[in-house]
Amino acid sequence: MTLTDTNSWTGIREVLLRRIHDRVWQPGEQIPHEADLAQEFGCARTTVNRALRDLAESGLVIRKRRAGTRVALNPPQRATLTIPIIREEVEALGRTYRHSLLERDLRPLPPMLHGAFQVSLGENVLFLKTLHFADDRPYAFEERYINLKAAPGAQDMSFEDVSANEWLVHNAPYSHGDLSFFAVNADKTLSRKLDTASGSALFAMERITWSGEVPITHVRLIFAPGYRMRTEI
Amino acid sequence: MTLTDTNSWTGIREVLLRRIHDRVWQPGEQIPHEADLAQEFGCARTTVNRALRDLAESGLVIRKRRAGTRVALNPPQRATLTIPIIREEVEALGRTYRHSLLERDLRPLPPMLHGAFQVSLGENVLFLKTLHFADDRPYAFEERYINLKAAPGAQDMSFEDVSANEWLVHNAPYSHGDLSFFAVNADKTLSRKLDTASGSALFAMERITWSGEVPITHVRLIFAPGYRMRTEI
DNA sequence: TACGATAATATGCATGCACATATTAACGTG
DNA sequence: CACGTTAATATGTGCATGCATATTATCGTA
Repeated sequence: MTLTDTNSWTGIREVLLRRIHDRVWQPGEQIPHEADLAQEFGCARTTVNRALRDLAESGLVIRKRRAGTRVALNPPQRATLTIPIIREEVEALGRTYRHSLLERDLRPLPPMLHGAFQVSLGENVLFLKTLHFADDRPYAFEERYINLKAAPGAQDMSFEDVSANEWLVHNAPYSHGDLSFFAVNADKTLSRKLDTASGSALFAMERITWSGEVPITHVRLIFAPGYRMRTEI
Repeated sequence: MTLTDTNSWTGIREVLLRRIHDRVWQPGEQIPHEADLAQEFGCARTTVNRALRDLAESGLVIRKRRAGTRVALNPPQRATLTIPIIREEVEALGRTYRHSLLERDLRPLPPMLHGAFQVSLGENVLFLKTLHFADDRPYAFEERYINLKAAPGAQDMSFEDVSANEWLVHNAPYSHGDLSFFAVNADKTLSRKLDTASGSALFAMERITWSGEVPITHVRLIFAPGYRMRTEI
């Protein structure tokens, strides 16, 4: 049994957590007020507040101003996953990373992206096709569009030494983005690039990032077979 | 331009964020102390602390006790994704949910899971095979093992009315879990169940949850073609 | 010079207080 | 009774302060 230092906010959080787990407080309706809990634990309301805020952040309780705090009905299963720079991900596996730039040109944005990626009509974007390797075996295939209005410096970069991913992280920080994961079948090109059978199921990720209202980049990463994205909850 | 109320912790966070984005503070080394910032903004150190803590949580800055606060070199791209109960996910799409239980029996744990899912040797676990539907079209295929030592009540449940997912969320809350995502090709069985061509690339999710040291359930969900898991960052 | 003890320092956290704000309950008026 | 106004209340947040703790710098001694 982990003995919780009674009046640290983490300690109080653990006690509250246990009560929720043990159904002392039923899902759905309310738990005592901050002030009452503070008195019970013999600590300041601030400390209880901190513990409750943390539980609210993880979705276990719902808090409303005058309505009080209640145990969530369906505690949402939240997972935070860290999407590393591919180079770091590969190196963390103890393998050596390299990438090769397959294509690089300026072109109009493909119509498919017009909805999600709003650049001025007729404006060219920088298109990159990259293959990432781990120990000389293909690791992921990347197709990327970069809005030069958002990252003008990109035009002067060859992206042969540093990957676009890495360069953008350091030079065109985003404020927000959309991220999605899905599965695709390897077509003929993909299977050749990723050295796998045609038709293989591949894990794919698509990401659009913005700096404020300005779209920065759209990237689609398709990983070699066997890739798993892991996290803990 | 969003005018930030100067001395709210969120306002201060925005200002700090902007300075990081604008490279006022270079990635890698340190930003002024809490006390100095507090003086600059004309607020209490607590307030600056709150803002910096928030930035640290999102990974943008690294804080160490005596070493000060520094801008992260490679701001990790963190995404929190919410894994809903399938019924809720389907209903949120405006479609009607149902599920059908295909198999239910007690069996020894398959050897493949012995490593990750530590139940006493020779102990039977409850095995369930379920198909989830949205508007009568297959949505996801589920294979699940439940440790009856962790959730004894499960033995008396038919899981024909409430899904195991939902029942477990409400009756055997977990403390932590492992989660992973990957892609699989539809084999003959899967393609029949999910009404798709054999060989289709399918998005899959695997999850193991524990309550303390005791494993509760292992579940593998395979979604019908076209499924995308989305989130914002 | 090497190395261990000690001091300095930046963040971490707890407290007590005050006021802000959202939301609900109570109330009063037509 | 319906409905808009007002009061009550629980959480949200800010402030000043003090002490805890981790880590680094410094100093003294062998």
